[in-house]
Amino acid sequence: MNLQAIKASCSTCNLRELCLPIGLNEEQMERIDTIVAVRRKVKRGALLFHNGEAFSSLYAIRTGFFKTSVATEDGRDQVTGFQMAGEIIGLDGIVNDHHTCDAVALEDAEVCVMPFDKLEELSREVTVLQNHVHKVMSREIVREHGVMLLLGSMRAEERLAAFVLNLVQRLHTRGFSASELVLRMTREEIGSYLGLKLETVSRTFSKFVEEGIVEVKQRHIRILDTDALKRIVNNQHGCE
Amino acid sequence: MNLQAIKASCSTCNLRELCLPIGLNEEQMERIDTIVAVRRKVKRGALLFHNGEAFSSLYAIRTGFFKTSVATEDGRDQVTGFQMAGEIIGLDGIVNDHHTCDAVALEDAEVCVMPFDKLEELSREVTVLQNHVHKVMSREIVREHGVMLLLGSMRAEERLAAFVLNLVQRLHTRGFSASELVLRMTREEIGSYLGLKLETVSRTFSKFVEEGIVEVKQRHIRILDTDALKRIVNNQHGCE
DNA sequence: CGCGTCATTGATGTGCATCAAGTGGTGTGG
DNA sequence: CCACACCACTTGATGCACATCAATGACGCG
Repeated sequence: MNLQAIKASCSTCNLRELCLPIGLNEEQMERIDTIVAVRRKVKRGALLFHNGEAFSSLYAIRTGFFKTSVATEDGRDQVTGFQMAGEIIGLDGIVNDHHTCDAVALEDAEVCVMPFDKLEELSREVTVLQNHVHKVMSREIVREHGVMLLLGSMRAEERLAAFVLNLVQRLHTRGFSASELVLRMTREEIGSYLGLKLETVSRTFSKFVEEGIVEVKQRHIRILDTDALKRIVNNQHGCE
Repeated sequence: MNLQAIKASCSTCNLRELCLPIGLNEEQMERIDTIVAVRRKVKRGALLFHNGEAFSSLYAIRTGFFKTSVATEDGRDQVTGFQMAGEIIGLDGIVNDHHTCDAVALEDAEVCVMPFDKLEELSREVTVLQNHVHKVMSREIVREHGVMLLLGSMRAEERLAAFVLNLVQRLHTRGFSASELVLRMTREEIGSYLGLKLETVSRTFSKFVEEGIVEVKQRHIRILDTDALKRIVNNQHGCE
């Protein structure tokens, strides 16, 4: 069983500025510590939760990298997001008390389990926590608007450029390089997220390399010209 | 100014089972009545709120029909949803205290204005309301997952079939026909939502008509074969 | 070292976009 | 009340971006 319980503590967690509201006093922080009952380790390739599973908790990612995906009856599936440390996962389960997507660890990961009833209970008493929960959900809605824009009206190059910029920006927030990243997902998973086939993803990376915008060595990406990527996203190709 | 204040009352509203939790007692209902301070009328073509506008309230649609859309700097825009009576609009504004999309009335409409700070305050005290707010937001997240699936992996016919089925199902919930509907949006707006050009939407409708699946008279749609539409969505074309 | 997985690259096909012309319904002003 | 203009829609001809099919190459793990 991949469920290893470990005592957790938000107050000493170096990710607290990512997944908690700022400006909590000591008493509030102590109470929040009581929400995160346990941590849970998830091995690479393993499911954190799956479509149809009963919903009970949200998960804050401590380490590791996840993808979430939805599927149709006829076997197609769509990656709906990639999540990294400090991000919250599982919001889809609240409506129907069951999860409606799969969450798979793309590398060995550890999450903080937050029972949702506890979270609701405490956010009735701690105003900043309540507001934080609302913002987390609203942020997810806005993020998905962006993905819809991307899927609905961008071309392959624009999609991939936006994807790389988004990833590197989120990694940068977490103290990593602003110009270098290691992809934790396959070309196929990128393609699924972006509504493209893996060959198209690969070709588009190659095109960026030819143009001197990035270096690609397998899953290692080095951005040589961030502005060029931004211009591509904003549909200002060429040099006029 | 299109802001006409009218005293509102949830307790007597015939939409309350759509936009409020069920099983409220009298006292709770009374308190909820105090949230919805005013109603606001929005003329066809007018904005309820726009991208960049300061966020203060959520809106419950009483009558009418809205679209929401996001835009890029370079002028592309993407319809992110169509909303009808009983649905909540404005959730995108919570994260950054500013709206990140436009909401346009597609027909004369009336909304209940719910100041968000009041809503948070009351949901700290009324548990079922708190949970309801969470479910509304989660539902929106799940809905968008569905749109991502549609945009990322479906073909034109599948997208349009899914769209029509979704619309008619929601209308049916509101007491309208399960097989007939009047589109409140143009082909172009449908196309924007589905990631297609208006010509493709038109051609696809024509194809459905040829196949005897629907009747189309301008914006009047009559579904002749619901199962055929469902088969198209589920990628079971032909007759095998 | 050999096999499986993931990635790259090329050749060809196709679904939808684009461009363009024409139709019908609606509203307006003479 | 009719003529005109405008807009949404339909339909056809053509082009292109990306999918599909297929072969080969590069890691990494047992």
